Amino acid sequence: MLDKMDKREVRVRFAPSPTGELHIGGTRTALFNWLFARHRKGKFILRIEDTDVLRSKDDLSQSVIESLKWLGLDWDEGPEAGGDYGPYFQSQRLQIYKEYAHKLLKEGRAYLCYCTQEELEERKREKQKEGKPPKYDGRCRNLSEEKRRHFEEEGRRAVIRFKVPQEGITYVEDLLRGRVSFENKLIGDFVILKSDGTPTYNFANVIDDTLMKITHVIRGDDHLSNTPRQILIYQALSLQTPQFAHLSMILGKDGAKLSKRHGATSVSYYRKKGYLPWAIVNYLTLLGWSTSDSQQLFSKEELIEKFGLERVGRNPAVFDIKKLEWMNGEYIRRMEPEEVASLLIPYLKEKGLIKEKAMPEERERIEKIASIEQERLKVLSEITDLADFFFKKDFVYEAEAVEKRLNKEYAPSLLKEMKKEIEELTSFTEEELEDLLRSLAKKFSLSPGEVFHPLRIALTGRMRGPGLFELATVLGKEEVLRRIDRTLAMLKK
RNA sequence: GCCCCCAUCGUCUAGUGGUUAGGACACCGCUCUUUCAAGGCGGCAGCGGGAGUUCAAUUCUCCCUGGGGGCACCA
Repeated sequence: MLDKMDKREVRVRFAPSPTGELHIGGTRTALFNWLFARHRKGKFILRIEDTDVLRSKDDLSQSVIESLKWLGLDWDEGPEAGGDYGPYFQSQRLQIYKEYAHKLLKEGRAYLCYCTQEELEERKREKQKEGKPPKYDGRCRNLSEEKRRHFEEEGRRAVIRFKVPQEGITYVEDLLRGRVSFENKLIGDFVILKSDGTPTYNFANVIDDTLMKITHVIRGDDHLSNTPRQILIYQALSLQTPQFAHLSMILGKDGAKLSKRHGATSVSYYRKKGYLPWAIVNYLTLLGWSTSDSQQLFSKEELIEKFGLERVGRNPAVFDIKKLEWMNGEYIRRMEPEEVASLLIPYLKEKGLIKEKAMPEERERIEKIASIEQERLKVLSEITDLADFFFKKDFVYEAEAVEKRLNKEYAPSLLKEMKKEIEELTSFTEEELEDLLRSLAKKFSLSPGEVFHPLRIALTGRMRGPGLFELATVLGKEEVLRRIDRTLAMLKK
């Protein structure tokens, strides 16, 4: 039987509900599905679970779709991709769910329930007070025709509940956790079709996974205890169950399931901050999956080749932004400067450091800046703090820098001499500038550092930064002279 | 309350019935260097507790503890 499963084309899905932006946790689920599909040369399907009319938003569907695309997790069937098993929005499949629900109704595997939400709420509270499990008591299971008519006349709208067998055990065969058993009697009759005609998660999932021929359901651990309910539906409908694999959760620093209260959890936030899509993908893969060696960085091809459920761990993982940052920096450093420059431009524009329309020669300059700053960047957005002095002629001098490196007896005369000699330079290259400064140090009987530092402050206003000669040549001779003048003027005050 | 899952450095993890318990991030030194960053070298740090099985348990079993998840007309 397993062999038969293996020969079938693998079809997996990611089924987000558009009640928020794409979340880090959801992303990891999507990613493992995607990797599994790509590794097995199967299909990755995107299905939007927007049956909760109140909470689902169209623009959030769009935002989730955008984020997935940006991450490079492409799908073979779903919104924008089409496919033979659509529609891929659950809100467009309501008729299908209704039919299956009524089939169960007709076969006596489900029944109409007229309890109102208030009544249910009330009874649940009582149960909990008595220390009993808060499951549905099944009171509408055997409603008399008379009672039913009475409720209808009252104007009550019924839901359809699934009749859960009150004996026996349901086993979940999980690829990651082995056989997990659940006692049926602990599961209450649950709603499969709400009074507004929309299906509940457990029901819609089973129907869609069946109709979309899903072979492997890879999802979060939080669904493990839902799985017996779903299996019961599969059985009632005589459908074949897919293989299940329940991934453990991603946790915040405090060990609780990662959520908004841990700060930024949406992919779009990390995108704005300047994390590279592949860094996020690579990092998230390592949250729960590993190789037997200690490799950390993987190319897309490598990951697809190596990924497998066999090496997915069972323990929950804490999301560690520090490691993501490191990895992001690692990938930024591996990029070509031209590419880095392109990614940096939006941030520079946003801060008004460059004009909306970047001139070609400006573009060239930004590439140089990118090449000398890229090893310092952990996230792209840092560029505006790191390199603003390249663009601002009126930058502020750091108090500490002035105090420690500029408030020296020799500083004004040194800078004046420096200016004079730079003016005489016929070509302004890194080598020439360095030679000039080193011989200047000798002339003034100073250490090279004592000459370099004041110039660094004069040119950037700060103590730390890229190589002095590199940054000076990017600024250009004229601007360097101007900045020395400005510093001299400042020192006079 | 009930059910389910999980448990190796601070974090992500590798690993085995007998290992100096390995790597990565973070952190701390040293080094390179005009500063920062990057790099190189080195360091700190871990098998939650208790029984049992065994010549031997981090590894197998049970219990406890701890953490997480679920028990909706949310997904």
